[in-house]
Amino acid sequence: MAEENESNYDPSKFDKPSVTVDLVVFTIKDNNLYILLIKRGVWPFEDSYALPGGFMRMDEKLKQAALRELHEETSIKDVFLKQVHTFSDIDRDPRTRVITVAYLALINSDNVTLAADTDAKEARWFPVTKMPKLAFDHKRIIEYVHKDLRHNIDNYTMISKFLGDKFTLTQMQNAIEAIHNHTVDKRNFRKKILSLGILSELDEVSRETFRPAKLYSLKKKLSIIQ
Amino acid sequence: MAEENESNYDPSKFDKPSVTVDLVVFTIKDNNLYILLIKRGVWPFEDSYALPGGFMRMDEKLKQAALRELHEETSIKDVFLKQVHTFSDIDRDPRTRVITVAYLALINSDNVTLAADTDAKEARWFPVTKMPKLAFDHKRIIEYVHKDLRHNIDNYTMISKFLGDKFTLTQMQNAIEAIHNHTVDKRNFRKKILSLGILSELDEVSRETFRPAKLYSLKKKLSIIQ
DNA sequence: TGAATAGTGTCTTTCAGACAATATGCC
DNA sequence: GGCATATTGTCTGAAAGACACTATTCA
Repeated sequence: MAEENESNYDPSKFDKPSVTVDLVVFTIKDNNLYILLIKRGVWPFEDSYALPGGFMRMDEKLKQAALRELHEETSIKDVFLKQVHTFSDIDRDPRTRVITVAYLALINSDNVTLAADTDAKEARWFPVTKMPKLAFDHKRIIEYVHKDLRHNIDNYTMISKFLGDKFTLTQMQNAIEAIHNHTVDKRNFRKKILSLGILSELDEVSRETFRPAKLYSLKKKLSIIQ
Repeated sequence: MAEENESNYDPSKFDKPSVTVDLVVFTIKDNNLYILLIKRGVWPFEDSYALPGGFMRMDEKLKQAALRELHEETSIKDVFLKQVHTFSDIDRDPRTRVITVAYLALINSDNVTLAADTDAKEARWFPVTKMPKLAFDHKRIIEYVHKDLRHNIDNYTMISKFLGDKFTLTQMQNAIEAIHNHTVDKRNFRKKILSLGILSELDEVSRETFRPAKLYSLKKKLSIIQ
């Protein structure tokens, strides 16, 4: 690390950037992929949509800051988080020098009511295919994190963050297809998923469709990711 | 992003962490994978080895800071860099709150003389299998970045960062094997690499071995990775 | 001519992808 | 019984992996 030539270290010697976290929160509703955005009420970018996020405090780690900010702004808790990239363009924030650490977040929208008992500003889900104009460099951040999601979803261990603990194979396939924006053959999908050995067949069925479907859960193996 | 409730933004309102970059610089020598470490001369962790790195300045981006610090401490230039992860444990630095952005760096050791015309402290290559005791949380950072290297080397487009522009298939195979610490069958390796269509056969041979070997170069396609 | 390393081909197994009919539960 | 959707198997082509001998250059 740094400062190997100073025998007396003075932390005030260097200017420091502000450090924020920004969250790209994904969910799946009606077989489509959505991202959560907040409407800004103040300068800069007043009335623009932006990613939820905010400043890291001195008594918390980045991931804790991400969880706290998300909860403050949307009342969401218990979310899956994965750090993706740190953005540091010098003029990315007109107020002052700010670097931001971008997090990927996955939630099951069934379990969430946005802006319930909270002081959050307007929070809304937007389809990834229909993003509004965004504040700061948040368009770029979303593109970066969305790509990360597509590259990483194929180990399938994150899928329950979208679907909950129990899900049918059709629900799983629909989710994967929404994320990739691409359909696959049902028989091939099932053959591959089952051959991976990551699912447990449960003694329960889902009755959300005409013919009931078997429910599955993820085996309790640790994910490669995080 | 942050601070949506304040109509007058005051950047001094929040304490800020220091922000550093740390580099895990890999090279391959004698078919082994090495990491570059610097010996610390001052508190804290005096006389411990540590990763090269240092503070980001207000007039540069993180990647520029990484390039600058590496050049200052080791005289290395023209290095391949990839941001990997930002570490933010509260007590990871005994001096003050410091978050650090870890970079993966790959160099061809043939082109580098360490600590040449520079004011660098002692800089040495260590085999990844024989790391000394390290300052800060640098052991953890190395493990994280090393894993990232292993997961990403298999698109093969980074291999020339280790080997230079021209290399034989045997050199390439040895490098891949060193990174994975695992041998593969020579015929299968060649069949696969050539089938990828990423290499151009040159009209030159390497005479470093008894029987001269054909030289190859990477085709000028853009890498997936940065 | 022998030492050292470059270069090469076949067989088997596994995985990916195209493809359509049957089974079940509900109304 | 008809509707909606769950469930299932085969074939084919491509890629991965096991495996050993010949070719070339130099000393």
